[in-house]
Amino acid sequence: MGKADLNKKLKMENLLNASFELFTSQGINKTTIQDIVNKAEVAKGTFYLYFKDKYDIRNRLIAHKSSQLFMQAYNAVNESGITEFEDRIIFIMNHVLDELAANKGLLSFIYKDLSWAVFKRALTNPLNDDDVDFNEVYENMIAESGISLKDPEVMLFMIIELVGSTGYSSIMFSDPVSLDELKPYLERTVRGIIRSHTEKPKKDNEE
Amino acid sequence: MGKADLNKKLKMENLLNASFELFTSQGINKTTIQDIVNKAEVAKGTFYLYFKDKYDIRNRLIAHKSSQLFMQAYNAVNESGITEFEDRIIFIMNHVLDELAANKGLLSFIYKDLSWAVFKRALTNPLNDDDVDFNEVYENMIAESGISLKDPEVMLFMIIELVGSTGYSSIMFSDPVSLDELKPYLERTVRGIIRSHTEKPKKDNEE
Amino acid sequence: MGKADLNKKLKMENLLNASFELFTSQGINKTTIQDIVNKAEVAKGTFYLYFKDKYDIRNRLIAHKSSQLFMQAYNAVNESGITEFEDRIIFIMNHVLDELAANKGLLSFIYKDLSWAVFKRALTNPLNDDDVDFNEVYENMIAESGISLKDPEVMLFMIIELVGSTGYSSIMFSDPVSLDELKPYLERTVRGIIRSHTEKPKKDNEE
Amino acid sequence: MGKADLNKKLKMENLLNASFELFTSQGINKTTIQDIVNKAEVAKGTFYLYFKDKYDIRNRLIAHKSSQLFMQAYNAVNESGITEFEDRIIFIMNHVLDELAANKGLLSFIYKDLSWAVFKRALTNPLNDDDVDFNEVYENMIAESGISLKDPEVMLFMIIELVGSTGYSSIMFSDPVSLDELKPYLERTVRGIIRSHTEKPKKDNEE
DNA sequence: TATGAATGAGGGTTCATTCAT
DNA sequence: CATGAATGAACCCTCATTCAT
Repeated sequence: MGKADLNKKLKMENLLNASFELFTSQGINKTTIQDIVNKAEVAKGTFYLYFKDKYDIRNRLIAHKSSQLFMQAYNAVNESGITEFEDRIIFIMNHVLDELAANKGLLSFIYKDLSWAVFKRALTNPLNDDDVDFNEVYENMIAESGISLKDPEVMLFMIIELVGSTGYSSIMFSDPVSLDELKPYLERTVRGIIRSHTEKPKKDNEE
Repeated sequence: MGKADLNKKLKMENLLNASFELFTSQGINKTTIQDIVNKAEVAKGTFYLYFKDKYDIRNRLIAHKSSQLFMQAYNAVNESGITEFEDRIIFIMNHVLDELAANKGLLSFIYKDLSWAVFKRALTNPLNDDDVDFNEVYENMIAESGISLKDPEVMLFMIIELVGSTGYSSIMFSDPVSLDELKPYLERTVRGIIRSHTEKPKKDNEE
Repeated sequence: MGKADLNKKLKMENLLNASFELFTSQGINKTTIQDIVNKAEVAKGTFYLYFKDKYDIRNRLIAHKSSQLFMQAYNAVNESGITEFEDRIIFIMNHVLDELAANKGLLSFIYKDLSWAVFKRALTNPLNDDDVDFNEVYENMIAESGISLKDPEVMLFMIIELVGSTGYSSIMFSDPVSLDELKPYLERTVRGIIRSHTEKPKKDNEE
Repeated sequence: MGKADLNKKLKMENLLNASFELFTSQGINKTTIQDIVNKAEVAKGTFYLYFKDKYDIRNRLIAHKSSQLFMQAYNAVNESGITEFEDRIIFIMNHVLDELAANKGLLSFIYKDLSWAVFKRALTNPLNDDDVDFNEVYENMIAESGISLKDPEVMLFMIIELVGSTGYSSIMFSDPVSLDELKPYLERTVRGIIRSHTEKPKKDNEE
């Protein structure tokens, strides 16, 4: 990589970092292009060499940050030695929630305008070279656990939407309950969702 | 009510109706005050006699429309003759989802920036005289059904967040599944949530 | 005076008092008609029954307040027993300056946009019944003192402009000197002005 | 200086010139930013690149124009060959008054909202490179004349306030006397002020 | 006389985007 | 590639004034 390329990559990263800090601290609507280029210490025109507009840079950041968030949780669950599928999902859920609770700016940033569609694209279309396709990771997790799931995508969808939206309210407003109070309810419900999607080989006498 | 008061009420309703149509058709960000007063056929200054800004009128509309939505569902469940608590909740859920599916503009409008906090306020602080306090309705439903619930507020919170966020994605993007495909999954999960909050009068060997 | 007339007079006084308080505390530009009628507790339209606009009410207030200011000083000098013309003028000057120093809002109010023309009109066209024509008072003072003045109007003009403009700067900003430091300089200069306008009855070997 | 810099300076000068013409012809209150940019033939946003608001540009103009006014008078007095301090001050006074009489727009402009504080800043904080610090000029004048003054700043203050405020009324309204009628009175009084500030080396038998 | 809802022109200001250098 | 001065449309909001009641 030549000196010019390095400089180019550097400017782009400056812009991404500056945007992220501004978006998470003061929101995207209140952040102007001027703010971003000031913080990144590049000229205004330079912004438009790399990004179409504010929303372009936001989408790339959501993808990158979401991917990071889930991969950290995934790496952590692997290090934990937990093997049961249900337990692994709960571990990941708690890990992600704790991470978001510790970084409300990030939560607010990736939650706004966040639909399942955007989210899935974020997780399955890695933009950076370092980002991974979380869909593959998820499928691996299922395969490794040796269980059989009915409609695993719907299951993931429901879990993410439930955890995401209740977690948002708990973390941001402690309303109607704090995150710590919410967790037991969530865990029970998520386990219920997983079980209802699990195709049991043996006789099913629960629920 | 004098002629002046009637005129006053009329202008306010014009503004509310115009805003609602514009917000649901083109979004709040792309709607300007000028658009609203043009459609309502009042002067710009008149807007500021009744509302602080765009977001003031939006909050009032969310409150009003949400209240309406739930009351319609509640009235329908009463007419249906269904008495079982669980069945009544499922009925309401389906009714609301169908209503939103038929009116995507409304869905998009009340979903944006909608946190549980805002939502609860909308349902429990009726602004119009016609609006009702949904909290009372909910408590009545529980009382009438003769069941005993642990943490009914958390239960409602989880159901609304789950149904709301998954429903939004299904209705708006059919992603990952259409609304019709989603419903059975939702019903099963919601019943699970309700049961896990139900205090059994007989020997309690669960949990 | 009938009940209606009394009420009318009351409303007008409320408006004048409210305006004065607002003008002196926050300036005329930042004071809106709405502010005035709110404070006076009358309807907006009522304002226009009594005054043409904000500037109309201001001019009337300047006249009234200036007249008051000078008459208080005049009454004080009469009570003081001072008889010498020069000393009487100095006394009045100090009295007015002290009054203004104690009431900077008033100073700021009557000084802004205050030209000699406005001021003279204020002093010589009493609008309220209680206000007096200061010109007459001034002429009386001269006549009573038994001295003969060349161009008494120019003399008064120069004194008022000098004292007014230097006093304003001293009182408001203590710049370049405080009022107390300014006074001796002013006194000496004013005495000089008076003397140079005094027609000596004996042989005139000055100038 | 590059082409861009030249263009930049040109735009700024256009804005200053346009503002000055508008302020002096129709007053600052009736002049809108839109008027200014129309006359200067630049875009509205350009105004905000150079100035904070209307009052920012006014203050810079007052400083510049006042400095110009006094320097012209100072240059003229130097060319006149007059050496006596008193005579030089009188010459400057008359020169400035004549200039203002010939340019009432300028008078009205620099007189409004003009306090000694603003004025002194204008004269002692040259903003343009061409502007000079009048305070230095004044001190030089005193030093060169070989006289000794008590409180020269207060003396200047009194002269400027007296001449400024009486001159304003005379020039603008010929009230109570025209400028030509005023001048002899002013000259006598100003000479009196200077003398009362002059520390005489010889026996002091006056006043 | 008194009211105050309604008006709407006009204000100042922002900021995404362009393009000559 | 990089710059940043210039653009100008579009925004929100104020407020003096009117007039039907």
